[in-house]
Amino acid sequence: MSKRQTRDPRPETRDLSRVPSPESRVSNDVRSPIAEVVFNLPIERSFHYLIPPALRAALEPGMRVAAPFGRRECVGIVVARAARSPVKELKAFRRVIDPAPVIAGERWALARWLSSTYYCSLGEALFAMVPADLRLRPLESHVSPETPQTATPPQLSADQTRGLTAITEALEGKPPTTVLLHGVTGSGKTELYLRAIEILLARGQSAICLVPEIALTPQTIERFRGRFGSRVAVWHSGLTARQRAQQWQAMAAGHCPVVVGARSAIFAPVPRLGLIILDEEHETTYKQEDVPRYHAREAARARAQIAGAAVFLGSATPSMESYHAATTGRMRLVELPQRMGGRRLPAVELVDLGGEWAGRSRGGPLSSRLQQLLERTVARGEQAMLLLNRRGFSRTAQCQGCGFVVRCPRCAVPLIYHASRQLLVCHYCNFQQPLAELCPSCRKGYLKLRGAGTERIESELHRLFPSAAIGRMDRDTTRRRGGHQDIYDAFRQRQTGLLVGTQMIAKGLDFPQVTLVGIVSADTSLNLPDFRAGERTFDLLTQMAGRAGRGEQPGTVIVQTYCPDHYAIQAAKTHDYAAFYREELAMRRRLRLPPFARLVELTVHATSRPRVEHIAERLAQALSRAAGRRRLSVVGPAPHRIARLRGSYRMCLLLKGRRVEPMVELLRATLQPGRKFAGLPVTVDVDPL
DNA sequence: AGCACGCCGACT
DNA sequence: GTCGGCGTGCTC
Repeated sequence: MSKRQTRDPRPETRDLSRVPSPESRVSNDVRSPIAEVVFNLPIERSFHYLIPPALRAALEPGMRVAAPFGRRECVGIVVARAARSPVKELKAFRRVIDPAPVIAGERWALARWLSSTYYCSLGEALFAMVPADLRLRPLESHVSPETPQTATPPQLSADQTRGLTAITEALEGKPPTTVLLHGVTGSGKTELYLRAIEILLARGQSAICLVPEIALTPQTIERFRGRFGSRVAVWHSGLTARQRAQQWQAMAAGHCPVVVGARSAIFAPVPRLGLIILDEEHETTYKQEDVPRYHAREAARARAQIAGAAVFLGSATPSMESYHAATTGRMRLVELPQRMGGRRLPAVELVDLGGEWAGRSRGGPLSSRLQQLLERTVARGEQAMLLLNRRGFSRTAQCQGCGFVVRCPRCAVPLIYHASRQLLVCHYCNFQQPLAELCPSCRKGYLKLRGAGTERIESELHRLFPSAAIGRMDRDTTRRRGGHQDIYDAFRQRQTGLLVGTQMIAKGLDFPQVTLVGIVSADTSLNLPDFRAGERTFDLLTQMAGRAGRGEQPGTVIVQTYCPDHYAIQAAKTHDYAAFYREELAMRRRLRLPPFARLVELTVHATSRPRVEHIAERLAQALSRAAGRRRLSVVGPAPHRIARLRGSYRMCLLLKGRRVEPMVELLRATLQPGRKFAGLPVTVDVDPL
């Protein structure tokens, strides 16, 4: 009795000549009284339910139902109808939730791709594609789409015109149908997106444009609305349930052939999809961090292939994966090396902190060169931004006697001091404790705060420039609703002249009066225990450099670092992506890392350390035995970067292979139902970040 | 994932 | 003698 494989329930695409089994042919009539249902649970199987007679005529695959499941009631999705079932005593489901299917067309195949690529059940994949709070309502008569306010499209540069040719060929289906648009900040990528969408709309097709969540500002949306009017649907986490339902139905009905949204908009129910755009394709926010842990770039490729659509990736600092694909012919490459309006890229100056502080007892967090330029900026009434990728006042509390560092008792990471709350805080689990005076370990030495965070920089600026207005933007100051916007507005309207912040100030809006950008420590991201640290640092420095000199005045960028010779920093200094790419690619090839291999990260969790270590070791052995035959390798186990989180111990394993599918197949064969091994839960992350 | 059942340690 | 720990197994 195999109910494991779920057939394609789309009647219009099912090839009846190749599907001889009778139950696959049954339709919505009274002779198919059974519905096959999957749940949002890590269970690979589907379950059969009797359809209440009154609902038999209307029930279609792709609708959600509320069904009794064990002791509780669960929402499931109907994947097929059947005439009979091997199950003896069927229950009937209670009610149908949707008046129309929430999954239809190519999105069935996309769900199966998600399930087989990211090791989740079909139910988990399907539910990821539908907002949990979606409540479809009978459609109100739709106002016919108003014609756009036809903003006159600007003249294209020579580079843009060449780019548009490549895009047009891809849209015509001439392979490769994926285009990578490599353009520096301010080079006019968005205009090319808009032109591509225009071409598509003229053909009666739809487009999805993904942007990082932070870029979903009113300005971005206005730019699309200005061009395409009410044909634009906006899709992001900030919508109310009612807005979401309204947008969903407009998209599904074909009233909004342009969708602009964050990651999950890749699942938008638009018909006749012809193009998927990923702006800032290298952004890490495109990776979903819970099940199914998909990457929107990969999902875009899969959906485009199923739908016969083109893909358009844009970035100033493309991911190694995409640039490699472009240089090996699997993508078209379009380069936009010039800024619009001929504006120059800012001068980047490195400050070697090793030299700066050599022979001196201690320096503050700001080098004399950076202080000097800040003084000049303030004196001229211009604006400056300072980036430090670490929040809080001071990094850690350390004993001056024995060197003991105060750590979280549950997560074992150093606690970070927050001056505003006068507390030590764990940045993983939010554990808090007051700062003791004496070392809790040796009980003799005094605790001293070491290192610097954004709060420390802010207070240092107050000390240096007592009369200057200073803003700070990090997770602490933007937590409350609208906090983000308020700080932006104050800086934009020049109520504040100096802005210090974490990486959230690196992306987003233009501030024409910013002439100085300071990176307080480029090493913070460079020294992360992560093979993508170089890529992240190059991206961060490039983005921050892009913040300087966007107006009439030329900009200066100061990068403080202990490793001025590192290739990521050298390449950022000369705005040389190609140089960075060459060095980074050589490293990736040497270590057999992406783009030369795909990775799958496994994490075993348990409350007992010896147990998790033992089971992780056994899992590694089980996988290694099968790995040799399949040309893939097993790395580890090793303690997780955060070896302990909320009182639970974690060990990591890494699978490396050429393709993901064999690795996921191996895992399905090795792990128990519910994604467990020897009873312990195992999380599986394909293409981890 | 829940939620049951089931079999061994410290409590009224 | 029970309350409760989390290992195992099932959910149409």
